[in-house]
Amino acid sequence: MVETTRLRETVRETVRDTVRETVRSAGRTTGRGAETRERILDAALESFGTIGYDGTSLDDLAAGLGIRKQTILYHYVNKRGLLGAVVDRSAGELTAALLEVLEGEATDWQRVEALVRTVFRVALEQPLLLGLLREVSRPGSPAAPRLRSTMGPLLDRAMAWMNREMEAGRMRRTDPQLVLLSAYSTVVGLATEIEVLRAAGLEPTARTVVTRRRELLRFLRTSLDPQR
Amino acid sequence: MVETTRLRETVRETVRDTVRETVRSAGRTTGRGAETRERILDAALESFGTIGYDGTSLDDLAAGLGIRKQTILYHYVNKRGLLGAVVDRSAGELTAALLEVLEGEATDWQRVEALVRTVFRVALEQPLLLGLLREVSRPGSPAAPRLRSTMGPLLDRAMAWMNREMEAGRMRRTDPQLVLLSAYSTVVGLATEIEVLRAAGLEPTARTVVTRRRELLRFLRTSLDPQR
DNA sequence: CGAACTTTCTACCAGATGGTAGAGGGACTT
DNA sequence: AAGTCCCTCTACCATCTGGTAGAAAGTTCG
Repeated sequence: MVETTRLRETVRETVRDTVRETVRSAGRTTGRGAETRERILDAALESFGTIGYDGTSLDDLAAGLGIRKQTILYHYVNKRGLLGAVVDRSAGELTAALLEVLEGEATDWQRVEALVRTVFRVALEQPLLLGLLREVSRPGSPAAPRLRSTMGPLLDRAMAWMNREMEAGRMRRTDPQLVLLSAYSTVVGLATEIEVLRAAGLEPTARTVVTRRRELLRFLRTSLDPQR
Repeated sequence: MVETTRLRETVRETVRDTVRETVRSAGRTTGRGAETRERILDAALESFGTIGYDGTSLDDLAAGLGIRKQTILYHYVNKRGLLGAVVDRSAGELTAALLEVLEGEATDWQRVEALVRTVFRVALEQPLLLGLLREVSRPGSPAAPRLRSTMGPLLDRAMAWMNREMEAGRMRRTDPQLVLLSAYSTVVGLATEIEVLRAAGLEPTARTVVTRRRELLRFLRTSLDPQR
């Protein structure tokens, strides 16, 4: 009840933004502004992923880039559009990496393991991505529907595959949605772990990450292995 | 580099707030305002834990309570002070529950298990607490130092206990800090899991939570059991 | 060159935000 | 009754926020 006004506003804006275009210069990838657009996305990813969407001001963002806020608003219709673009790019990279695995020839458990390794690799190479994921996965986040629409098809595909495997008896019969959710939350937990470590002045060692990955794989194995 | 101004500001305010008193009417727990203070804390916990600190406006918060913003600012010096009070109360409850276990007669593995069960119980009874934890554990959160100062002694104590156990050979020699951190991030991951489930319209079943707890316990056992 | 287009900028604004100053009312004490 | 303290309110403000309007400076192309 507390944030009635705010919520109403959020819904209204969501609808409006869906109609409009997120990127003003949609489709164009060349031109002088292309580099600027990328630089803005980089800075926005970092800021959204650390101090959060609400905590990020366009003025500060622009100042850090040595440009004016209006330049940002020229390339991305508004703040929500900017968030959408950041999410799209990040989720796109992750989706591409996962699709590659899904289309590879690995089967059964190998494929699950390959998927997990891919996620962890991406997460380690681009730690900012985890911060963004954490921010965006907050309930009521302005970008939640966006993330779902980008990653949704991939998740559907993964669930369909799991269902087929179960059907064929190569995977223990269980609720795919819950398994995916647990795996997901483990990764988000890993994100906070890395951030807390960094806040404590420690750079996350390979050891902690490998340990967590092993734990996740063990969890998935006991959830999915038909032998157990 | 993006949020230079903001960060400088944050540090300055932190120092100032430490000097001042968080709760204006410190020490007094009775009186007509006591109930108001609690209601404010309840609403603030919910708001901070869901839409976040930056996303919460004092006006909205007050409106939801049917009072004026200035009443909030009378009881808690400023917004940061309010967050501090919320964190203190929540962390205090958790600390009390854990201390009870630490002072109980459970030993060795039993004690670890009791601690984990306590955390999960508190988390389930007060789901909002997890949301707050998630918000506050963000790097650069205004309340991060606060949380550390409240929970710190408890963690020190837990680590000291673990070190003693290792010394005595009842616990496998490992880095207590990393183990605690992993356990912590698993709980935060659980928080997001619950929130995502709720966002999807599902109330978290006992099953998913129990599964996660079992996973965490297994992880701790393999990390700590001297037999393996 | 000059027209059209892209990009970045200055100027500005309406609304929201956290916060201050101080009045007023109720309850309790003397 | 008067004074004191606790609590909540009205009034107000400086600042910041996301966003608009439109000028200016390239850049491309005929």
